[in-house]
Amino acid sequence: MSSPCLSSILTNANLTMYQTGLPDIPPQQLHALPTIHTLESRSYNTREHFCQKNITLIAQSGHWYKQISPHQWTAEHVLEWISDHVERTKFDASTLSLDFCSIDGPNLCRMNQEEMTAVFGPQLGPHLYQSLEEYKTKYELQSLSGPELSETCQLLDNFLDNLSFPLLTTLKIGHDNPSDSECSSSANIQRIKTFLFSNVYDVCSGGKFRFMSSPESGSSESDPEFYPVSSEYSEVHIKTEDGDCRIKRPRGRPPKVNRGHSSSIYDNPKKNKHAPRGTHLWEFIRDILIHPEKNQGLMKWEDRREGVFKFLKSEAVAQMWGQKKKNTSMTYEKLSRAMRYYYKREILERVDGRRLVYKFGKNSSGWKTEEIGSGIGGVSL
DNA sequence: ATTGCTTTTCCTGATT
DNA sequence: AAATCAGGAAAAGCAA
Repeated sequence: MSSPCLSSILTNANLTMYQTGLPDIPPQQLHALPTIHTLESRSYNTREHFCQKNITLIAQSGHWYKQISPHQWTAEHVLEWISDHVERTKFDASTLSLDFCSIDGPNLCRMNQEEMTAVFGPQLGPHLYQSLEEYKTKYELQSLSGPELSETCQLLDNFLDNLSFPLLTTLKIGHDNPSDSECSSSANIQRIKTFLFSNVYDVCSGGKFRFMSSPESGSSESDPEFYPVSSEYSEVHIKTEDGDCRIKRPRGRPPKVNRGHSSSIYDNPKKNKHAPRGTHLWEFIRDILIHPEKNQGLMKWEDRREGVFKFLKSEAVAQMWGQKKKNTSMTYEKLSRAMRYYYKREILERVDGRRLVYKFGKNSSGWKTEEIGSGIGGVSL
């Protein structure tokens, strides 16, 4: 089949789009167009010249389709979207069938994953399907902006930007105890370095937080920062058969310590307001998942329709949950225990043999695309 | 003050 | 070896 190369089609599509889409603007004002790169525009005298020279730039930076719901995409938007993905995945566009060239948004949205894969191939198809689902969800959510949802969004927006700071406050800087040789300034610097590295590593490369348990992080099990010692909550030393002495703590949540004096930048500025209803863990997780544009790869859908999802950065999500609950010692270990309690209540279903993978159960709600589209929010159980 | 629900914390042991 | 999963036990925190 002698098909023209995809890039030339995409270029033509963009050319047509921006020629017809642009108002009749004098060339000297072209540089002022808000969504077009102004890099080289000063030297252009005609619109044609501008379009031809900048077609690649426009294709890369225009992203008009991103501002519209996929249901309203024209065929040109669809091509632009595909072009973006081809670019990003370094996919060989010449192997693509041309069947899709006239598909518009509404028709595209009717395609399921299999059809998508059949048209775009096994490499690009699933990629595009996932992306389309994300855009669909994004725009369906705009009609549904409940307070909890925006709270989680806010948290997501702030979280990665400021990741290290609230966690740093859990480190002890040993100035108040000069006799403590463990807390020399160089030792502290080392601790901070180790700590920062652990956190950045988790977020950037899918690694794991280690400060909670690793010996080199300095936050050992007996760190009183994590386990406040009080008369009601004293440690119990037990002896094992081997003769080694271990610390055994009472079960259950330790009594709340007075955290009033140390306000973090994450404290809610709106004081004396109770946490709103409907902020359960599973709802928090759901709200992260239905914001694929914002969740920065913390979690992902494995099967959107079936409600199967996966933690990509388990400790980071746990930290975020802890932030929401004003609990700096939250870990994935503890979060996952709470998740496991959901199996019995059928809010979650077990997914056997797959680490970090869960599935929403019949008593969960607010995550299906249909539900989101019709404005049905999550109902607290 | 009581109660019920939802976590949180800790733990032991199994699995990946 | 380390991370994760499983699930019991106990208690906190909150709302009704």
